[in-house]
Amino acid sequence: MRKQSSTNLENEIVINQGCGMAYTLKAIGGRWKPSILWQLVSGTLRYSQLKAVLPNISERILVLQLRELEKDGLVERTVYREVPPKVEYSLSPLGQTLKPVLQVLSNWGDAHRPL
Amino acid sequence: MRKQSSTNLENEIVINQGCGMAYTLKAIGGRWKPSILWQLVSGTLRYSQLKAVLPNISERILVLQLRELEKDGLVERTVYREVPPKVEYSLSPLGQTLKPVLQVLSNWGDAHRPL
DNA sequence: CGCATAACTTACATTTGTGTAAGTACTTAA
DNA sequence: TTAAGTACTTACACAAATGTAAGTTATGCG
Repeated sequence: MRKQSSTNLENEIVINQGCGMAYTLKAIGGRWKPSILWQLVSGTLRYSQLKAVLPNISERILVLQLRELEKDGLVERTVYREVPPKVEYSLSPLGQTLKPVLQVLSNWGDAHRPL
Repeated sequence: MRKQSSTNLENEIVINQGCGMAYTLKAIGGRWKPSILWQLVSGTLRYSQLKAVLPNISERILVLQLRELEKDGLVERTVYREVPPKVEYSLSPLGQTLKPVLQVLSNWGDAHRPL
């Protein structure tokens, strides 16, 4: 859990309020969110499928990241009340608007990273 | 200093090698890099000027971030051998190619963040 | 000499992010 | 009655990022 107050947190809040770019980067950045979003751009995936295409992610982190993406309104979580359970993740309409953004980031990286 | 080996580090390396988007986000993301780059898009700034326009950043972090941006080839550091010393920071040619990328990120954030 | 200035360094502390391993809930099928 | 499958939780440990405060270097000026 995060601390309720710290210089670190206050700086983050001030920056994100004042700068759209920082807000965007917070929403889609981090170790695993780019990979998760990239997978979901291609279409809906079940929890177990996400786990399978991201073999090195731990379940704990996968769930944490999905929850944050959901909280920010980028990803939708659909539960099917079946046995065994089935949960699907997909980009929300807002998440869909990220597609060109992700494409720009991907293009720049592929064009300019070493090798 | 970073550890020489850890699951965390290995995951980062694998992801960045395989995904241009992750590489880009690593290069421009974090708490302060977006703000630093945003300032430099408008033109060259001295160290003391950067410190002034980013009032909450600590000197230690400012220097660390500038060094990383320099290492990734996005920012150029020019030293004037004067007394008192003068050091200017500006976007490199590679850094200039980031301008449209940063603009896209900024636009999306301004359009979609709450409030 | 002693102070001022700019641009850093250094040592240390704190906060945040990520990883490991094991356990849970639910229901159907054997 | 027990095992199997899916989607998680929980408790804990470790790694990385960020922040604080003080010190350093070099030189010209009074």
